[in-house]
Order: sequence, then C-alpha cells, then structure tokens
Amino acid sequence: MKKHDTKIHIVDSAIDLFWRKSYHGVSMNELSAEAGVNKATIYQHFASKEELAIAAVARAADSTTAYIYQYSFDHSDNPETRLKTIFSIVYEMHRGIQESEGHCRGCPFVNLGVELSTSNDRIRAAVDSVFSSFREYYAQIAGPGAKQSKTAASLMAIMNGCLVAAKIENRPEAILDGQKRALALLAG
Amino acid sequence: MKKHDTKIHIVDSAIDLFWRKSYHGVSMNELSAEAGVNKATIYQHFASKEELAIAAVARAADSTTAYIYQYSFDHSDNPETRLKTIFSIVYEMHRGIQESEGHCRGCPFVNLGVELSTSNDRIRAAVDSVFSSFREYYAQIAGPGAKQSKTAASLMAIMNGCLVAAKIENRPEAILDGQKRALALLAG
Amino acid sequence: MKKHDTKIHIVDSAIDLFWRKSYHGVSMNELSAEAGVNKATIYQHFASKEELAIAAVARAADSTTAYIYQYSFDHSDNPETRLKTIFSIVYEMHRGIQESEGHCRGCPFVNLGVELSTSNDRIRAAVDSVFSSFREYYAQIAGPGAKQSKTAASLMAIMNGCLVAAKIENRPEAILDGQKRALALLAG
Amino acid sequence: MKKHDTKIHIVDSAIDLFWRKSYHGVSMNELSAEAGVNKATIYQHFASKEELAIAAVARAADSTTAYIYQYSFDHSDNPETRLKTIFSIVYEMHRGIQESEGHCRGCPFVNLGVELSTSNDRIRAAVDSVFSSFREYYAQIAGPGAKQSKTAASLMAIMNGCLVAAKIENRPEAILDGQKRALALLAG
DNA sequence: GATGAATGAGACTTCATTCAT
DNA sequence: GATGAATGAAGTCTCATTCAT
Repeated sequence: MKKHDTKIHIVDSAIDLFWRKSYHGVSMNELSAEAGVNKATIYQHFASKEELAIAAVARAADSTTAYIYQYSFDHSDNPETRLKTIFSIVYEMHRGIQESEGHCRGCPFVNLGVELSTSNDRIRAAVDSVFSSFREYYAQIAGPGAKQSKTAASLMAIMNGCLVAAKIENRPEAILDGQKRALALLAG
Repeated sequence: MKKHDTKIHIVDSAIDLFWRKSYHGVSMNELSAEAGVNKATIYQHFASKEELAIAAVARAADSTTAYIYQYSFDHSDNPETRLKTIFSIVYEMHRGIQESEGHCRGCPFVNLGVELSTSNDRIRAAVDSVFSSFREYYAQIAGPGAKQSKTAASLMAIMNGCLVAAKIENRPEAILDGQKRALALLAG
Repeated sequence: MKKHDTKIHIVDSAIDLFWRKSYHGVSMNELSAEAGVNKATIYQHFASKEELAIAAVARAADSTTAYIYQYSFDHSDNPETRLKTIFSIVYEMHRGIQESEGHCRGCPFVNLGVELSTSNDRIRAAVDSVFSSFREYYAQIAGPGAKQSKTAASLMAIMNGCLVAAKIENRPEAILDGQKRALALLAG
Repeated sequence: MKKHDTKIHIVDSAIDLFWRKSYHGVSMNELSAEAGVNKATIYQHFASKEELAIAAVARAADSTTAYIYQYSFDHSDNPETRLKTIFSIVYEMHRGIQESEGHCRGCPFVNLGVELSTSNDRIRAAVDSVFSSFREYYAQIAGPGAKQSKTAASLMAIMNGCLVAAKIENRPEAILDGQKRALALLAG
C-alpha cells in the first residue's frame, strides 16, 4: 500500500466505524482491525483517537459535500429540486443501510457532536464548523432575502431532526417526512 | 437513607451524569461516587449499567412530562401559549446550564438515543417510547384535523433539531430559534 | 486474605521487585503476578505506579530502620560496635543475595533515587526524606561535637558509595571496604 | 553531515539523554528526535538500544577522562591540587546544570550502573571498566605506598557517594562536602 | 440493604525493532 | 547511509461486574 493511502484508509475505516457504533463504542483495536493495519500504525499517523476522529469529521464532510450537496447542486438549478434531491439521497442511503444492518445510523456529524460536545470541545467545534459549511448550501436554496439565513437554519434543523428521529425510531421513512416538511417550508 | 430512596437517588444521579457526559462517558465508579453509595449497591438495585440507563430514561421522562409538558398544559389552555411555554422552559434550563457548566447538554433522550440506538435496541426502544408519549402533547397542541399527527411529529422534530444545534453550537439561543419555527408552523 | 494484608502484601512485592529490577524495569503486570493479585486490585489500593513506589519507599524505610539501624542500636551502646554492626548486616544481606541471584542489588533507596530523581520529584523527595531519618542514626554514632553532622553525612556517603560500588562491581566485599573506611573515619 | 559524524552525533545525543533521564526513561523515538536523525538510522549504526548505551558509556568515559581527570593532571603536579580540581570541575558542572534544569543529574556512569547492573551484565561491565580506568587517576593522586589502592578506592567512593547525594538531595553543594572529605582523607 | 475488596477483560498508548525504498 | 512507514509486544490504567461479609 502506498504511503498516502494508508492514512486515508485508516480515516475511512474510522468514518465508517464511528458512524456505525459511536466514538466510545469503537476501540482502537477494532479500528486497527477494520483498517487492516497495526494499532501502532494508526498512532504513527494520528496522535490520538481524538485526532483521528477530527480527521474523520473533516474527511466525511468532504464526502458529504461532494456526494450529497454538490451533487444535488450540479444536477439542477431549481431550489426545490435541489432540496428534494438532498433528502432523497440521504433517504436512499439510510434505507439501504437499515436493510443491510438492521439499524439507522443517523447523521455521522450529529452522532459525534451529540455524543462528545460536552466533553470534547475540539470535536464539538469540528462538527460545528462542518454544519456551517453545509448551511451555505441551504442558504443558496433558500435564496436571497431577509429570511435567507433563518430559512437555511430551519432547513438544516429539519434535516438533523429527521435523522435523529430515523435513528431512534429505526425508521428511514422519517427522512421522507422531513423532506416534506422541508419542501413545505421552502414553498412558504 | 430510606430503602426506596436509595434506588431513586441512584437513578437521579444517573440521569444527571448521563445527561452531562453521555452513556459511555460515565463509569459505574463515577456513578456510585456521584450517588454517594457503594458500587455494589447499585448492582443490588440494577442488574447492569444498561438497566440503570433504562430506569433513568423512564424517570427522566416522568420529570420532563411533569415539569415541562404537563406544567405548560396546566398553565394555559391556549395551544400557542402551551407551545411557547414548553420551548421557554427548555431554553431557560439550557441557558442556566450553559452559564454554569460552559456547555449545552442537549436533550437527555436524544443524547442517549443517538449514542446507543445502533448498538442497544432496548435503550433505543425506551427512548423511542418516551418520544411517543411526548408526541401526544404536541398532538393536542396541533389540535384535531387531518394533519394532526404530521404536525405533532414536525413540532417534535423541531424541538429535537434545535436541541442538537444548541448542543453542537454551544448556543442556547438555538432553542429560541426553534421556538419561533414551531410557532410559525402552528400558526400555519 | 484479610483486607489490610492485601495492601501490605502488594507493597512488599513492590519493594522486592523495584529493588531487584529498578522502577522502569518492573511492569504493573509483573508486579501483580508477583503479588498474586489482579492488576486492578493494585489500582484499588494505589492510584498509580508512582504512588505504589512511594508507599514502597516508606515501608522499606521502616524495615531498614527496624532490622538494621534500630537493631544495631539495641544490641550495643558502643558507637563503633553499632557502626560495625550496621555494615555487617548490610554485607551479609548482600552476600546472600549475590550468592542466590548472581547480582548485588545495591541500596533500594539509592537505586530509586538515582533512577528517578531527575524525572519524578515526589519520589526524589521521598527518598531524600528517608536518608534524613537514617542520618540521625549516624549522627548519634558520630556523637556530639562540632563535627557531628558532617561526620554523619560522611558515614552515610560512605555507605551509599560502597553500595554503589558493590552493585556495579558485583562484589559484596566492597561493603566490607566501606566498613573499614567508616570505622577509620569514626576513629579519627 | 559526514559519515562518521552521524554516528558520533547519535552517541553524543544518547549520552546527554541517558544522563538526563535514565536508560528506561528515554525512548528510541526521543533519541532519534534529539539527534535529528531517523530512528532507522540509529539502527544502522547500533544493533540495539543496549549497544548504543554501551557506546555512550565508552565515549562519555573518554570525555570525562579528557575534560576532568587528564585536565586536572595537566594543570598541576600536586596531588591535592589535582584532587581539588577534579571535584571543582564536577561541582561547577553540576551547579550549572542544576541552575538551568532544576535537577542534579548525578554521575552518568553511576546512573546507568545503578539502574541496569542487575538486569544487564554487559552494561554493568562497561561501567565497571570505566571506573577501573578512573581509579588509576585516584591511585596516582594517592601516591605509592601500601595503602595506595585502598585510598584510590576510597576517593572514588567519596566521589560517587557525593554525586548520589547531590542528585537525591538536589543540592550541588553535596559535591563540595565530598571535596572536603576527599582532601581530608588524602591529607590524613 | 449495603459495603470493601477483588477481578478478567479491555481501554488508549508507546515500546524497541524491522522493512522496503 | 538514510528514511518513512509498519509492526508485535508490552506499557499504564480503567472498565463493568461479582463476591464475601
């Protein structure tokens, strides 16, 4: 395996495991096994579990941006379509996961943020900053106007709220409910 | 300490600690120290940490019902006032906590649900059922009609969404934003 | 095993192992195996390896005082005899150890002090204070007079110096050389 | 950096670190960082940490011989002056170190010997042999006569004893006490 | 009902060392 | 000769849980 690949591979494994099992629910042992590298190798690339989590948040944000937000923006100029697409992708992903794993994973950023915000401010800030970047997409969807930023925040709250519901109710359809709410909000 | 008191005291300590530091973030050691009882005493009342968490969820639901939902219903018959009161109480509580602890704790039920739903179905179900009971209050606020249950679900999603935001942004005012959104939704 | 015994037994094992193999040369695993208790049991009695070492220093000081210094004082009133006895006991002990283990362990206090003084000030201070208490015996041997404290310090330096030599040369007889030097110094 | 320089530079770093922090208190990581070379480079020059320590002992012995013993012999023919100079240099060095680092490092050879003699006979022997070579200087100072070798051993025991005291008491002046003792022994 | 003491398993992290380039 | 990357073993310490009193 090439140099750079190892580090990325570790982060990718971390993204997956943290998403599936929470931060404290995953051990460095499990992490190294999943990544197929020695535990010490992880520590050669990341100073601590915390640091790995922060890297995971950053990389997952890039993926999410590319495959969900930017993707939906690239496929349409219409705000409603864009919004609809975003929720649809999230829903399809969750439906698939729920079918294969029996659980809804929820939002990887909300999961980490909710678990750790009171005890680890660096991770809290990392997640917070990710949401800031996502919010810009919602702002564009909301379009210019006095209520732009409020609408953007509302749309994101709807997304986070329905992902929490989907996870706790173990019901991916909660995301479709959120989609309707979001579209209704946008419609005005 | 009276017999029954000990058990309740343990649960109360658990509610507080789990809320402050998450499930995996609290050890049985810390739990027993906070409760001021021996660790073995906890195991005399609860078969496991999981069982204690489930009891904590149940008791916290009772408190929340009494001090937030039922309280707001007892103080007014007006749906808008009731909704407003609910968010106000939650906000005030978070403002105080944020001031004294430096963090927003978020919603105790969402916290546990999001942390554990994929790995512990009993706790997931317990949290799920708590939200079901809360939803009835929102349904009453929504009033009868075709959209009653959808509106109730929306109001609860708004509450959960804004509590997640408050925690991750460490900004209690996110709850006031949620309040406005909820009132707007209700207004129609 | 009775309550109190466990803690003492752990300390006794620690004294022996630290003396034989140095502080960093002994792991908590080895320590627990030697004591015949679980690793976690050690941590129920001592907050850390450092704390255990400090307890070991204190208890070893008590033993040394009783079996060497106080013993020699109880057996004679004559300063020279007392001094001679102290070195003789130390020598016999080292001769026996060297015979059975192939090495001279040296002084348990010097060993820890020399290994750790630059990196752990609490252990340094603990060892320092032990030597202060030993110095009082040498002061009594030196007898009153202007040079009492200097003589006491010299006698102790001789003891420590010859124990270092015995260890590094792996030659218990270096202690007998020290004995001669000490007696000569006392004689005038 | 020239070929030969690298190896010497590594040893010099090792001398400094082992002296400051003991053998087990220094990792190969720290060693390579201090030397400014890759860890693998160290292993290209030395088969193991042990081997590096042995090289460090040898090179430190050369330095000590040159800058302390030979220096004092080059500066005077008088035994007392020579002895006085040796202790003075050691004292000044320790005073400076204690001032800048807050600790007394003690004797680099005693440190390693005391830490490792029971567990590593090669290092013990290396240190032992260094002391043998130092003893010849003390023998020359003691001058010819029946007691020459005994006096030499005594002078060295005084040096080692007072360096141990200086380290454990964190008091460089203990070396001046040793100086007085040594001069008195020589005089009398 | 309550406790001090004990424990097997596992947590995160670092060790000295080696490999491929 | 030098290095970045990788590793098995071991480090200190904590986990949830149980036992004897």
